[in-house]
Amino acid sequence: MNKYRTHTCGELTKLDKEKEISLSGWINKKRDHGNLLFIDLRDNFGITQCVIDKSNEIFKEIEKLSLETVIKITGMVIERSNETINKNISTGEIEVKINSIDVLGKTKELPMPVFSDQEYAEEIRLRYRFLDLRRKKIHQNIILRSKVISFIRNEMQKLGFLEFQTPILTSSSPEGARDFLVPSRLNPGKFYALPQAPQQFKQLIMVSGFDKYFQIAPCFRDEDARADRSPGEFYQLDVEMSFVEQEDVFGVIETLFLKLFKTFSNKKILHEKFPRITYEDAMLKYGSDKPDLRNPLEISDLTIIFDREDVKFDIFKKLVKSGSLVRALVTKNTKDKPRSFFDSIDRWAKEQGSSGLAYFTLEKDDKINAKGPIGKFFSESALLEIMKLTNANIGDTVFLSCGKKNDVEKILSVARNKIAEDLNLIDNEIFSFCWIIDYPMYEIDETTKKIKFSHNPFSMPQGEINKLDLSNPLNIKAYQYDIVCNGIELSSGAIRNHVPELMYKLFEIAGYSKNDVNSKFSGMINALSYGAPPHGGIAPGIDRIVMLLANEKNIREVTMFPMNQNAQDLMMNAPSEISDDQLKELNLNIKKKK
RNA sequence: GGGGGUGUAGCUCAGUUGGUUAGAGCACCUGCCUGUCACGCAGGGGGCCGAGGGUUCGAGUCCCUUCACUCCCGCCA
Repeated sequence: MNKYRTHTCGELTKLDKEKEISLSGWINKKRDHGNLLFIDLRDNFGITQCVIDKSNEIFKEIEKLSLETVIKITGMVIERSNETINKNISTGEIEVKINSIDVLGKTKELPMPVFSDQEYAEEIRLRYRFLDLRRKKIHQNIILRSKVISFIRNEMQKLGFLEFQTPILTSSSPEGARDFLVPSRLNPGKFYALPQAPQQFKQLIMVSGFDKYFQIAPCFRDEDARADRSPGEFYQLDVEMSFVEQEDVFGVIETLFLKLFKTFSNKKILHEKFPRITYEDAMLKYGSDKPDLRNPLEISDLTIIFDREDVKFDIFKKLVKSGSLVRALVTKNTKDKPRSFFDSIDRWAKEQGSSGLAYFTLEKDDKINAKGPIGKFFSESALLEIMKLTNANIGDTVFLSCGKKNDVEKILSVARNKIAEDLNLIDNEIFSFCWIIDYPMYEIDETTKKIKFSHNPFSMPQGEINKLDLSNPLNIKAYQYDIVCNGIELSSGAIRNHVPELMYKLFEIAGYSKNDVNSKFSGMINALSYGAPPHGGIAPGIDRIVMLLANEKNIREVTMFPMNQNAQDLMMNAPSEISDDQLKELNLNIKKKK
């Protein structure tokens, strides 16, 4: 085809036998028999075994080439004999008898091997990302990511959405995450911010009358990393639609996700119509607003049990009197588990910073009784009531947590995952999607004790716009929703508030004056005053979707050039210091530390 | 900002109760080997045991400080 190759390393078969061909690629592996040498040549498309023996005068030269050298070989395709076929590779029926080679790219000694399934320290992988990316698994993950993004683009266009770009240099917003800031040379002392999401722009696109928009949008947030959260930057499938209700948004995403996940994975989808779970229910039953529905364990509230005369567990009773809650997790048929199993869970819970998990197992001889450290505190009729409230049966174990609502929710949520893992209750061959709906508009800030927006301040409160009762703000629910898969939050979204007068009122509750709103959200509030359509949308995280499809637990495994946990790019050496000249031009001074 | 884990050869790791000259596999170098596909065999080079301080006759090992990577909490509308 060109001077480098006639074929790729993944395409030759016995149909090509006797052909004179050329291939270019990396030396993946050598097997040197002294007078006979095999070279596995690798490119993006596959691996082809090439062979040469000492009868060729270049044999000695080839023998010396080190792994990962880039070479071009020319030679003839030979059909392999039956005993020597390699069924593990697509080109395993043939090999190429080398005539001549050209060295196209030499290599220094490798800091990490490419041909190996071994796991390596993150630091070395990130510093030599270009080597890491040659390795099979992550190479395939990145290709998957590309295909997923193309697929999404294609489907969104088919669903009638238009793709637009929005500015990268924009203005800082007061709500939410920390901004990345960019100093302005032409406007001394002023800064751009990189968008945390194109939130205001996508709403402006609706006000501009484009009806349906999407974008594979880069988002920038200066917050600390997690395994499923890149520091700095990530991508969202940003979606916004005009003249829609919540269910219209759900419809689009369910259509897209079902197609997407069926196309790129063989895992079963638990509910094809994604369950709608209210925020309140989710917090009660799962202790979390991102429940993993593959996990069958559910939490129930047993607070009222500890008001009973025939329950003598005084520690909990006292706490309940002073406002604490008691909630329970039930494990099915665990009566024969050794004592160490329960104690290790209790110990684990204490390590998580809770006061531990009390437990008892339900048994029956002549009457029902509870076995375990706290079993003796419960009468038979109290146990019957507990069984009713928790759906527990004889042989099941009841784990109890007592404390403030937030703490109980938190510990039981992680305990639910931990116990399910210990008991091997989670089917890894399933995707369990659900919608979490009816988020409260406001919540109390734990530190300031003031009312603040619990999610997106631009969300539309539920109820008729003209008849909203704003006197009990904590009771107001919003048309605000999350989509969750296997316990991973893929996205938040909302029907937006497109009524400026209402927005002023809602912001006032959170402590923002009309002037605050006008100055901080000028672009949007102004636009909403000139005929805004009702609209709403969502923004699923691309990286997390690919993570699920690639079956990876860490977002760096599906990100081509990620930063490390301290938001540094070890390969490009970013962030880096800049010259005094640059600082001067930007009107900046750096405060020297100490 | 806080808590946990890890740090020994280029890479992945072992290293006992504190005890002589710190080991293995892969990679690299040399030699042998014509059917391997994680080829095999023999030999070799390669170490500030993350860094600094301390305890001790003696520290990879014990103590303190610190750095790096990572996981978690806070944070992420």
